[in-house]
Amino acid sequence: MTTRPIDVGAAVRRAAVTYPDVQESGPVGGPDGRQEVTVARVTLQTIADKVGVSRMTVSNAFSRPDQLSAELRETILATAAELGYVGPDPAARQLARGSSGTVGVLFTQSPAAAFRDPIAAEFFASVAESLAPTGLALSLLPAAADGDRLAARDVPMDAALVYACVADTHAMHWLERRGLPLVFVDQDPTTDRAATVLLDDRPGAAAAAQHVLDLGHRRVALLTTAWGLPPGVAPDPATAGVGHVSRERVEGWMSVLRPAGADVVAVHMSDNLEEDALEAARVALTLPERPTAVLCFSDLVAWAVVRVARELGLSVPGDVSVVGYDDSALSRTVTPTLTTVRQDLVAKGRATARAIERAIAAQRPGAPTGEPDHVLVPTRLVVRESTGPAPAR
Amino acid sequence: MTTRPIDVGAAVRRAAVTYPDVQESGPVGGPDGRQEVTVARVTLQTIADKVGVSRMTVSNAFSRPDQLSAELRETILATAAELGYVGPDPAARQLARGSSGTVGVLFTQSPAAAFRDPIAAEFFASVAESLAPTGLALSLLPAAADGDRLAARDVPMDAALVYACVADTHAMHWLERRGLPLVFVDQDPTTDRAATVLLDDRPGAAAAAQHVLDLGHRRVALLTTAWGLPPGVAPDPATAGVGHVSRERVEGWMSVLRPAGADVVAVHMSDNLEEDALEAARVALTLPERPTAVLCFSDLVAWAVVRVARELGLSVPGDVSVVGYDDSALSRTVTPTLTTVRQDLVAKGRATARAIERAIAAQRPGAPTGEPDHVLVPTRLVVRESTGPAPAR
DNA sequence: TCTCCTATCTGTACCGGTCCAGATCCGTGG
DNA sequence: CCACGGATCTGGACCGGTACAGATAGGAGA
Repeated sequence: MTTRPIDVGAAVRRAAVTYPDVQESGPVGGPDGRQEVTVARVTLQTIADKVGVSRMTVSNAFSRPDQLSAELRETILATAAELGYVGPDPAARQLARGSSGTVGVLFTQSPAAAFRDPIAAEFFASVAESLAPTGLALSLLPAAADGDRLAARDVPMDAALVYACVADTHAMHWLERRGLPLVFVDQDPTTDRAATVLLDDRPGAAAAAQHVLDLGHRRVALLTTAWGLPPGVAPDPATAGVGHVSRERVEGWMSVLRPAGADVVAVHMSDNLEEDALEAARVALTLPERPTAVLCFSDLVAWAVVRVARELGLSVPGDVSVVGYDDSALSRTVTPTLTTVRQDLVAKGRATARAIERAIAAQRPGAPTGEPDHVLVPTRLVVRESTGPAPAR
Repeated sequence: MTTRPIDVGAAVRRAAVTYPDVQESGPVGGPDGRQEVTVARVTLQTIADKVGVSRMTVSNAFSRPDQLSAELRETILATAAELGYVGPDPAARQLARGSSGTVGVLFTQSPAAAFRDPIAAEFFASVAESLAPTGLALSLLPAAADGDRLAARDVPMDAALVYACVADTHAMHWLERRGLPLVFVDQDPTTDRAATVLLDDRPGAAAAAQHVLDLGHRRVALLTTAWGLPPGVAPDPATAGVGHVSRERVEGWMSVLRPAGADVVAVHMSDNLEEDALEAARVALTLPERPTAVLCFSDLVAWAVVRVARELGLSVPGDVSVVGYDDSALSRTVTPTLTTVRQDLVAKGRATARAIERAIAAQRPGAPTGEPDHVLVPTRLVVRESTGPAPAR
């Protein structure tokens, strides 16, 4: 973790807004709760005119209470409530203040995947949790739209989080062009002024590979994602990974397997989805020389391997050892429980939130121009039931 | 589903923005890619001056290409690229246009829970998916903040989705006061001008109850959530539900159990969490007269009951039948697989997205003021392995 | 040749705030 | 009695666009 403590509080305080307690402000719509049909919009000026002060003073009544006397403030707030004024317009304030209180989130595989992929979901949960105290909202940006609206270009934000995206996207390019502070997670940054949060995948993958070697396995299959590529055996195990994460994991595995002279075969699958995984598992387990250990890109894939093994009458770990990745909930609920490489998603989310806060702080004029954060999140092997000694030949 | 087709496309087209393809626009920062330290900001006016046209024409070059000749537009775009102008400022545009392209999401149990609770996650995934084509971004609003920033009050949005929230919250009040179009999901609306998407829980729960009755069970436990209340046996099964969803389910169960004269006991748990569920399950299964069937608020709870039953040496469904709720992934992955009440989360998400689109459309000036949507999402019983005939006494 | 229409631009008036540099007024210390 | 500092309040400029009602000019139709 390379993060240093940072006083976000100061930024927040600066933007401080003190409103009267909402409960006391009376009903919506008018003095006696009638649902008035919006007549000419109520603005600061409306209230200023009614009270007989300048517009600025009304603004201060809401945004900088220390700038005017308590009584006058009371009068202004009362009049505002009376006129049904709900407080400074967020859009106008954004423009004037130059800050939006929003962090964009780009995730190429559609924002929906951020909820459906358990690993992504847990990560974002942690980010959301860590960011909540700052009051920043997380804005999930659809990467593309049928219409002409493009969120990455059109939504105001103070910074953006880019998670496991295809880099060469319109949305990505726009985020860059806008000059927003960016934090790349699980992905190579496309610009050097961006912060990064990366998983320390190689040692984790290496540990997994060492584990099966220690158990006596010599014929090992790698199940890797090759986003979009057709499933099948990869020509060269050493370069079978496609995409940052996949590549790192393959390199970690190979860093141990190659020197040990293990017999390695890599099987591609198109996406980290159940269907793809089952298909790839079938390919791997029906190879002429069946591997006795399978190292998988994810727990989801590992579970698919377990099920296919069963289908084929193979026992896990009796005939085949299986290692997952991520240590998702799945790895603990299925039978057998999965040996896997754990990544601390909570720490990763927290580190990301910090990186975002710091990136925003650094953006502010007059801020010391430090280097952007580069965080490496540790991984470690967790041995459970799905791995065992290689079967005697 | 009460939704009617709606032409969101029209709205999007109206707000159409046609930019030159980002790939062609040259590098960021300046004509030759240098990372220029922001000199006086480049605005429409800068370009207008340089090209020698009015600012409005430059605006049109970006936002309404049909309003000027192709050549002039080319010139303008070229000059813009040269000056490093990245396109109209989103915040300014928002203010001028009066629309933000963002939908707020309020979820009292912290935005993190939107990712962690599998049911919520799947629901939001579906909402995000259905909303993606419109280009609207989903903004997750932290309900409270330590600082003075309050997203529900300060983030510009075109509408807000309120999901299973505690109604009496500052955040909620602000959404109302702002007069935003609101869509309430799984929750009683607090205002009559809001749309609602509710689960048709009673028939589903009733079916679950009927199912165990049909299997001969006469002593039935209900495991309900009573947000925040201490765990334990509820004084009156009929009113054991706390919160909209919980209440509906209890009423559904009771609508069948009461007339049948079943012996019903309700056990409260504080929250829909694993720990609470295990505790409640222990209470239920160690009652002096042990129930032979347990109807649960969720699959998570049902699974907890299954595990506690095992701990106590009881077989499921031999000694105890267990019925879950929601038909989450869990209900299919655990052993035994769970009998449960299915809710179609994808349909629910889709209906919500529609309701949001329609609410936004209705908001636009001149739109026909129709009634807000009120959608009821169907439920149905799915019988699996966790229920069986009542044990002979 | 004259009129009218359409395609292109331009000007002005907002959109609804915030920032910052004064201007006032008042009590206080010298 | 007067300069001075702090607490209040005000004015104008600015944030960066968009909407809409003209103004202008070139070409079609009569």
